[in-house]
Amino acid sequence: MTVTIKDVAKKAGVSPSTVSRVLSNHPRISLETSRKVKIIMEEMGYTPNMMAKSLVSKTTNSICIILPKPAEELFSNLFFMELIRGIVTQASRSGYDVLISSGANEKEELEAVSRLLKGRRVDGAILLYSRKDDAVIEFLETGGYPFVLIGRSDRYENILSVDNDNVMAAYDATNHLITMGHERIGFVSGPSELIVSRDRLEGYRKAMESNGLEMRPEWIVEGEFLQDSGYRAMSFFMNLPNRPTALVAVDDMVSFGVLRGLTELKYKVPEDLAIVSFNNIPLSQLSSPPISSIDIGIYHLGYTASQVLIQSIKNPNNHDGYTNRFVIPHRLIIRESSMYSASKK
Amino acid sequence: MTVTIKDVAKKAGVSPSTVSRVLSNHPRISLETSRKVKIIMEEMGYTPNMMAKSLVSKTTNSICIILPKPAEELFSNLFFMELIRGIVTQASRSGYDVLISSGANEKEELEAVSRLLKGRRVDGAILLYSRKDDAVIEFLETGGYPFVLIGRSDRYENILSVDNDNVMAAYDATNHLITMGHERIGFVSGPSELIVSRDRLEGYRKAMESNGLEMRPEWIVEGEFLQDSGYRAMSFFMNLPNRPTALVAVDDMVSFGVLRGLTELKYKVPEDLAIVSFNNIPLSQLSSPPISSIDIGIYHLGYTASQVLIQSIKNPNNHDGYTNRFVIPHRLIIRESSMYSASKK
DNA sequence: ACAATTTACGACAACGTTTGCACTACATTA
DNA sequence: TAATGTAGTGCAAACGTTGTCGTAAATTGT
Repeated sequence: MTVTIKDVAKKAGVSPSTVSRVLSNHPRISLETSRKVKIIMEEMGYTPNMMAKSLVSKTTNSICIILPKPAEELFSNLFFMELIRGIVTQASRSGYDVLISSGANEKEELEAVSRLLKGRRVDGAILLYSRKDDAVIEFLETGGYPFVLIGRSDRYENILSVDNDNVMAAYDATNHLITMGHERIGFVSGPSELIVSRDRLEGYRKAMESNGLEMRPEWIVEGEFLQDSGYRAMSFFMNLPNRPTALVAVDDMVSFGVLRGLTELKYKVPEDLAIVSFNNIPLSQLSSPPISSIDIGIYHLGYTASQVLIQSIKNPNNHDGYTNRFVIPHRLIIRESSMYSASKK
Repeated sequence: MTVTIKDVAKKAGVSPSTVSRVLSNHPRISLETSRKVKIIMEEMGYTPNMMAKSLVSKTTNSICIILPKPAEELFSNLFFMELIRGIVTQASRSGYDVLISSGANEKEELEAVSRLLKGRRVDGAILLYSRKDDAVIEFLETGGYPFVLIGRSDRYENILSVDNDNVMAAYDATNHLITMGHERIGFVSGPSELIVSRDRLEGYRKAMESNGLEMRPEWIVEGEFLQDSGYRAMSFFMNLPNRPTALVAVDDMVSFGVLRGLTELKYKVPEDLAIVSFNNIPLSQLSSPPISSIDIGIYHLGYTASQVLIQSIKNPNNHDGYTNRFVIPHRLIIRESSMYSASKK
């Protein structure tokens, strides 16, 4: 029922090839025919069939976002929404469609990626986060598929990636607290298999060390990027005999959990515990008190990732050599949760 | 380079058709050949080419989500993340991929939809929200494309839609405040071209009326689903000579704005102004005080929409007649922001 | 034991594009 | 004038599937 290139051709009294060439602005088509055909296309309401196009061109003009394993949980983090927004916006501007994919477990995830890339449903992929060891990266890398990683991998050196300098960011966050006079500073980390967790932990360590501050093992707890982890970490910290006066949390959601707990126990923020965390999701400024956060430019991260990916799809062998890794700048946003000068005892 | 059905066929010593039939578990294939072919497929790492498949089957096993016009803003609302999560989860379970699409303006939006549906890149669409008059709905309806609306349309009666009973929800919210002893109740609405705004306003009206309470025009203000609107509404209300003691806000984000303003002015919630709003986004329980909200089951809304759409794609003429409209139940979550019995003066 | 049916498979034509090649008019050049 | 070039178009073969139809061989019924 739908009108095809042949229908247009017939009505215009030309061959299908000509219509196709009109469509792609082939130089060797006379202005006259071009105009005529275009009018007929308009009249008949012709829309190119993407499937047929893709079949022959071996390209789909779409990319996919691979969400990490426990997508359900992670989805609840506004972080991903921002990222997706950046990706979709840029991709849309470049004429690409965006497909969202996730699997219940790593095996399913790999299957999905394989189906999408090998099955030529998409031209490339954007990976969010990265574990130390990632089967999906392995697959994409050995398959030679275009992809970019949001985050970084320490196994593969030459893959395209867009990331923050998380070590430096954590250094800055910690240093800010130190500047405010804090000496006993705790750290709530994310899953240790995530590189971002380890990078931020390292930045915290560096800042503590270079300021000659003591680092107690019990001041570092590992959790998830979720509220609950913050809640638990909070109750752990507050029961410590020599508890921290400030803490750095790996994600704003964690801070919210901490905040909730402290409020329940009638503690004051930042007087009883100062907080700085990461990502600066829109809600950070809405909590009470608003929490200080490292703005890592999430939207920008997504936008750039999409740009880099599409660029690499269009120009696969443009391996500049220099620029495989794109670093998005971060910025410390100081809010009430850390605006209290601890008195040095 | 990639291995096709023909390569497998050649290696297995059978015809391409046979391989295809093995793939689709055709009954008339001997167990022996089936096994042999399957082994070879595995060996050669065969993955079906979705484009070719789609071309002949005229079906893509994917759906798209059409985000409303000002996607940028709306994206910042956790609401959409929840919705997308529900959609992606269900679609993924049904073996469908999800494509996200949005346009900068209504024209672009329509172009995108047309390209996706007419170009056969997706099998159906999920529309979020609905304006009173919607060109996209018009297009989908007249084109006979499968789609479901999250929200409702008052122009088209017989389209598939998944929605809450927003009138009833607003009635419940308002009634809750009345039960708490409030008599002067304000309402912060959303854009009046959104049906959801009007439905909720109507519910508010009904509740006020059936309780014989006065409704002043200045107690109803129109804004966006954004914090700022709440902030502005708040300062408007609080400067009224005969100001409301409670208010119903059309979205939690609006409440946050109200809250922020009240806090700045040292007003107490709920003592000076009680608040109830809609959507119950995860943050509602994190603000201080936590705000009472109507949980509309956002995830469920998305999940159901996907289910209904895919069902209608697979079975286009299963027009039950009864069940075009799916209503997701709502639930009033009472939190601190409304837990104060106003003394009847 | 012979027709009738069933089983298991192959040939081939779609699906709607793109694209290399060939062909026809002319126009240009030597 | 003949050779060469070029602009504009058509033909036909791909791209990787699916599905209809046909047909041997195997099975069944009588």
